[in-house]
Amino acid sequence: MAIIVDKEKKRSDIACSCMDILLQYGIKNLTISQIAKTAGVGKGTIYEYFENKEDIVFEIITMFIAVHEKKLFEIINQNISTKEKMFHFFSILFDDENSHTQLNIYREFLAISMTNGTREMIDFNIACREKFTGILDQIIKDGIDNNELREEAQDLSSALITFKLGLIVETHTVSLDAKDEISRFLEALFTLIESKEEK
Amino acid sequence: MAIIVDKEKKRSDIACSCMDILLQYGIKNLTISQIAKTAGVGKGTIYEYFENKEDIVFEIITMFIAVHEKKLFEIINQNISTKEKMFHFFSILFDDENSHTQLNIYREFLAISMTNGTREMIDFNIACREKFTGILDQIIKDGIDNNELREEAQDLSSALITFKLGLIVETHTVSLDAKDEISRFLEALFTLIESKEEK
Amino acid sequence: MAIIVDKEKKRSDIACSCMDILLQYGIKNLTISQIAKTAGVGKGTIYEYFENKEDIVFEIITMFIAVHEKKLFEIINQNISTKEKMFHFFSILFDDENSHTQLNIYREFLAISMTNGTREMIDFNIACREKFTGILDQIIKDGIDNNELREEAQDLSSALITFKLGLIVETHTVSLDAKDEISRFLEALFTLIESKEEK
Amino acid sequence: MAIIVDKEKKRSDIACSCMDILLQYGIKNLTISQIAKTAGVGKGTIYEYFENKEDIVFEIITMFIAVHEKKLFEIINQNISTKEKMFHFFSILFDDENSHTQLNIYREFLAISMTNGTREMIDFNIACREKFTGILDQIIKDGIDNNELREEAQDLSSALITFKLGLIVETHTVSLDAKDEISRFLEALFTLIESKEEK
DNA sequence: TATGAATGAGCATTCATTCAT
DNA sequence: AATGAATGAATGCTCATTCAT
Repeated sequence: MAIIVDKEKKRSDIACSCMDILLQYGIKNLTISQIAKTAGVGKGTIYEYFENKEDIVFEIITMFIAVHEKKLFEIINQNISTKEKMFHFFSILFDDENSHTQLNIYREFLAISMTNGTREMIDFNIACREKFTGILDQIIKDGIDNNELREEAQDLSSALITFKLGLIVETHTVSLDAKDEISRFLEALFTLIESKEEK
Repeated sequence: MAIIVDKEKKRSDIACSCMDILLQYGIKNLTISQIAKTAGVGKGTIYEYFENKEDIVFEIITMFIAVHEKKLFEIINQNISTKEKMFHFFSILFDDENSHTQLNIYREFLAISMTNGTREMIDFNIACREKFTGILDQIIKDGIDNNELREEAQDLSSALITFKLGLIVETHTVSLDAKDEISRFLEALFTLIESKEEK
Repeated sequence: MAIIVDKEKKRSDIACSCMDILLQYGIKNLTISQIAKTAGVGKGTIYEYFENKEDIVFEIITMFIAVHEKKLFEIINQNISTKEKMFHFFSILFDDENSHTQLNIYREFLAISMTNGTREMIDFNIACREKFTGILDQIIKDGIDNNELREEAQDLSSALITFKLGLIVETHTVSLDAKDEISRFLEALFTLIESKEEK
Repeated sequence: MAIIVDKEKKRSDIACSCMDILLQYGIKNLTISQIAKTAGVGKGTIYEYFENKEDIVFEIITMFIAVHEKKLFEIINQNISTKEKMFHFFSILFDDENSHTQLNIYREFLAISMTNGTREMIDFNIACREKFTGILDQIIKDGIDNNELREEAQDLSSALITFKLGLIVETHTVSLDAKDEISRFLEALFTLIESKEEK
């Protein structure tokens, strides 16, 4: 009988093994040859598990996003103020060297989406946006429930996600210091949305 | 001196003559050959007046930005509410077909800045950001002076510019309807920043 | 013995089940994967019954040729004039949509024979040529026996087969209308080879 | 001032310099890199003078055809019998090693035309056919004028061209000996078309 | 007998920029 | 000042076939 391979697992294995070189070379400068060599398989094998190069990058970015999402969920449950939660929500992207490198790939992915976005990419971006909006909604809702925020704050989540995206862009295009910008913004915002009666 | 003026003029002439094909083809798909042909000069001549392809695109985008800036200044002086001013400030980018086409080029430029941004591009982007922040500051300041806005609003301009950039990205990456998003955001924001004592 | 018969049968089964997709995709665009899937077996199994891809195509084209040959034999026995027989002999290839599609495959096969012809292909082509020459010989012989043709006509068969091949090529390379060409040729030829004493 | 090059001449120069390697490697196995190297220019330069690879092959085959055509014209004017002229008309393709090699390329070109023929290729093939038919017409007409041929022979030219194409195919697909086939055919044909009253 | 996972060679084409004239 | 001929690096993807199980 022939060898039966767990396609999903192998797909994932290949993607995992290529994370580092993706982070190192970036999307555009990463070649299929490099991917195949790194994964320890032939070039043809890559195409047994992925549609095309873009498909591999997708798989890896999806993993990054999943990790990021998990971090965000952890924020929700921390025993800290809403203001702090929101600070983390934004700043976690810019925390360490690791996040920084992953963000570079995501930014490149975003740049591709901005000019050559395929239907899949847009759908992927929409799904991401919804996830993050949902998490932010939860943080805000908790804040309101805790009497930390005014009720009006709950309509801001979508715009805050847009702001977050703007941040990702501007850290590279205008050398913006993300944490500074986040701090200043939240400081200003919280004078407006903090509940009047102190908790 | 006369020669220098001529050089500046020719540079500008070349750039102007290529606006339409830039809008039509986009940055990446526009070739130096097309530019030279459209401008009615030889390819080599282009390099007498511009450093490189990027430099020409710069020149043209600068013109677009100047037009956009002028429109923004007009907003300041209109006799409308601050809320309306801010709505225009954001939505003017998405108004007509013309703006839409120019925005596409700007978005492409942004995508390039995000991944291959040269020093010049970053400086250019910083200069743009400052201009727009300044205008927004003025709108907010006027709003405060008119008693339409709470004083705390004046620290928001930087974040709002970031939001604006996020909008430009998201209209393409998540098929966001810009005007909807702007309306919803401003509605929520103004319940927070509007001066308590109604004007 | 039983097993051998089975082997032959399965070989034939696989070939038969792939006739349609061969007609649909053509030789070059038909993949072993498609063949295996259509035949309902694994890719490896294909190679249990066939030497290689070419071998399968052979098997199917052989079937087409057999059908064509049968049609040609029917012509011999029809109660029509020799001229009509010869017209059918040539034009039957171009009769209906079905023949047309099969001819496309045969033409593709011919094109491969012309540039990468293996020993097997050449042998196959020689065998075909002999069959068809034989049939044409019969038609001519009958014509002579019936006093429809001059005796000298009997040396033409080989050249007429060559003409037939040229027709197959030219219908595609110079958009030749096969039936027109056949009619005109036979008209001219028969003024030469028809027996002087009318039957 | 810039260098002005005679585009037509350079185009022709490049094509000429690549004749030998085309004959050596064949169409499919000839790479642009080889062409550029042989022509002593950069790969990009090739594309300044030719649309694509096919375009270069065209240019060279056109030259071959032109040479062949010239040879055919010479036949017309030779002081030999019509039968001999026709023999040469067909057999000249198979005369020497040189013709043989060129014919291989033409056959490959034909095979491509048969399966992937572009509009240009078909037009080219049609033009060739017309040229050759015209020459053959002339030979036949001269034969009739000389009382060597019956008048009816003049309708045969198109079919004879088709026969010639079939010959080109069959020399490779059924290992046909072209000169034998031609001799036998002409022998048979001339018993039919030769004028009754001997010249 | 049946299978299906793995393989890897091979190649046209574009275009920003230079620099000799 | 103006030109335009020349350049050359760089890369994704297909698919017939094999052979371990």
